[in-house]
Amino acid sequence: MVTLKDISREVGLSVTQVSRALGGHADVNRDTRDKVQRMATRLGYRPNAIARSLKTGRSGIIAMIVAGSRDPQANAHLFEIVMGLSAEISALGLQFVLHVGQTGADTTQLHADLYRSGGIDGFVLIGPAPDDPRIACLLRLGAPFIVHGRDPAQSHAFVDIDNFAVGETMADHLLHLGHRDIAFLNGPESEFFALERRRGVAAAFAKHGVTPDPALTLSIPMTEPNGRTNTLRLLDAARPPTAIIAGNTMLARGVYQATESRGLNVPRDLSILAHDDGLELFASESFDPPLGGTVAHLTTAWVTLSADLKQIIAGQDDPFHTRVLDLTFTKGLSACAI
Amino acid sequence: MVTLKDISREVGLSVTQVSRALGGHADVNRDTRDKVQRMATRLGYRPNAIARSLKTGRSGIIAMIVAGSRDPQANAHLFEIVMGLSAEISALGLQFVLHVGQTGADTTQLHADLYRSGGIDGFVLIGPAPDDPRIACLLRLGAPFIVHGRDPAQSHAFVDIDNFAVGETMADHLLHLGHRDIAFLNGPESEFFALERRRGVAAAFAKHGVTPDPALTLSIPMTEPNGRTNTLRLLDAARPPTAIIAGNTMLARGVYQATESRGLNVPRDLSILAHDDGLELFASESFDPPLGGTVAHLTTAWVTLSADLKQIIAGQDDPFHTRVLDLTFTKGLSACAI
DNA sequence: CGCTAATTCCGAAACGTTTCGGACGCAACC
DNA sequence: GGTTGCGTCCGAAACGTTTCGGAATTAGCG
Repeated sequence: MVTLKDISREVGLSVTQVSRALGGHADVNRDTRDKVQRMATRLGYRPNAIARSLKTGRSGIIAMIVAGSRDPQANAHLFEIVMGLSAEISALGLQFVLHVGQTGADTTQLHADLYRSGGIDGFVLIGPAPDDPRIACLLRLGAPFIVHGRDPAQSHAFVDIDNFAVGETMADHLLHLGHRDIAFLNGPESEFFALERRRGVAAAFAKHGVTPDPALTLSIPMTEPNGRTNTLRLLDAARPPTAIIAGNTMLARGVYQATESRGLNVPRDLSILAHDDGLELFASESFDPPLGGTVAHLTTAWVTLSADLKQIIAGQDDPFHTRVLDLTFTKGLSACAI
Repeated sequence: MVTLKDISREVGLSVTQVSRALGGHADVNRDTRDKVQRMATRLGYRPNAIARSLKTGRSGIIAMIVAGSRDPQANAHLFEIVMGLSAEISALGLQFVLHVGQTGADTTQLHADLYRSGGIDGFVLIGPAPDDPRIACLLRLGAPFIVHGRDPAQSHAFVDIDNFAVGETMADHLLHLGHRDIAFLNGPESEFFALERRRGVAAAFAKHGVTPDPALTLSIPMTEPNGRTNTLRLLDAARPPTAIIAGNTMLARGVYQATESRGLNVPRDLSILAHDDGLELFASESFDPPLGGTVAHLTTAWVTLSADLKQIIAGQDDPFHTRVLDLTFTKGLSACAI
């Protein structure tokens, strides 16, 4: 390993000055700076990240810890998130590492251990539960972190979308089209975003003076198979829905599959709207007919999320960074008047 | 952050002795050891991983760097690998980090940079290409690493299976059953394992005095959709195969889908064998009828792989650790005599 | 009592980096 | 000529840990 000392010996300067030269400080002569830089590249010098971290107290490493899942689609989705985040964070000159815990493991302790043993500057949390113990733990430790989504019970930095509006917008659109029997394939209502969406849907119903059938709102993990089987079940019911709102494009894919296997036409026999996170694997343009619904690209979330986290790590976090991103709505061709 | 100095001040000992007490060294009194340990837990001491790494030159971190893929199944598969590896490595008291590069990025430089800037003890490589530049790079740097699979062009530590036997065993079984028109959905023959399997299949054909139809061997990424579409194409050919060998349970899933959509009976109309890596998401027991073929669980690969890598890092790597794991064969109910 | 040996402890150095507080030489200024 | 200021440079300390080489105390033994 080639160190600053090697360079300093070679060019006949002190370690201090070599460090300052490479660090781009002011009080070093142009010529010596060039000389040092040339020697550094000639020797193939790479600053030792460990030593630098020890001195500065910063490692430049941002971690995300997840418990693996048994569900292939959940994993594929997670992996897409990881890739988006990773790209954004390395664009900021930081390192992103993913730590996969055992399936179903409690990652709270892992967060704490990893932080307290140094070497991690901050964390990204996704899919917060109500009263999420990870958030409580990181707050207690004073560790920098940011959440995608939010836990209303605790005050912390987050990047989120307006999930109330997600539910309200789509339900309102369908109600305007005359639909009354509207099924809602919601995400797991153990998470805050799903509760918000349900509230939004309820608000739209109330606005139109319609009382929704509670049996038509389902709280399920948002995967393709879940979308398919639950849609089939709904269609087999005594009074099948005329429209379906899906929380996700993966769910929507399942809904489309169900209509196809039943020989139904979208949107004539069944209107479909879904919230689109902009996942590449389930792009709304790949649906036939084109899928309508609310849109909020995750990729835009990653850029503000990582930028905010960087600031938090730098220490300018006095008012908590809380961002609610914009939402758009596309009509698509998957919903029509009844 | 609570350090050794804090403990030493509290119990009235030197930092040295506190370190030795916690490290479990011999020359420290029973009583003082206990006293130190109690104080350490009382203060919530966690050794600083950075400082320890700097001194010992070991971080206990093993990294795997992958370029993300656009293919959801490839990602899900990769994620399953990551989870298996991660579990095994943390069981050894080491840390596993996954570094996801940009899709299609050259990870060679990333390996080099990460290693030369310290902080990474060793690497796990998967899916080696012929003359893999990552292997060449790590060999040049003298970095500890181990490969799942192998690159015959370079000498390195690896854990692999006998892929020649994979091809030979399954082809031999089908030939014994009287099949002659045997299709082989092989993995990408840009990788060594696929070439070996093809050689094995060819050897079995030669043993039976049969000359195979080259048009029946396909070199394709091993995913479900690829299995489905290519099987359909094969079945539509002038002389459709009576049996199919799939390189993978994901491919096999696609083959099953194709037979189903054509209304064919397995194994009466089409015999199917596949190599089974023991992936949970595509478990052979979940096939109907039960899938036959060669079996080699990846999970067993991870335990020897991580144990070997640990030894390599410790420095006992004089003879390269090269392991070829056992293979079994299950008949299943997916293949019958013609 | 003097010698050795065992037990228990500690100071200091080291890992590679950053940074604080100065030092040195030299020009400019009153 | 003394003071100030500027441009370059450097020694030393620090981050928290491990470890080498001893030192101090006690016990055993002739």
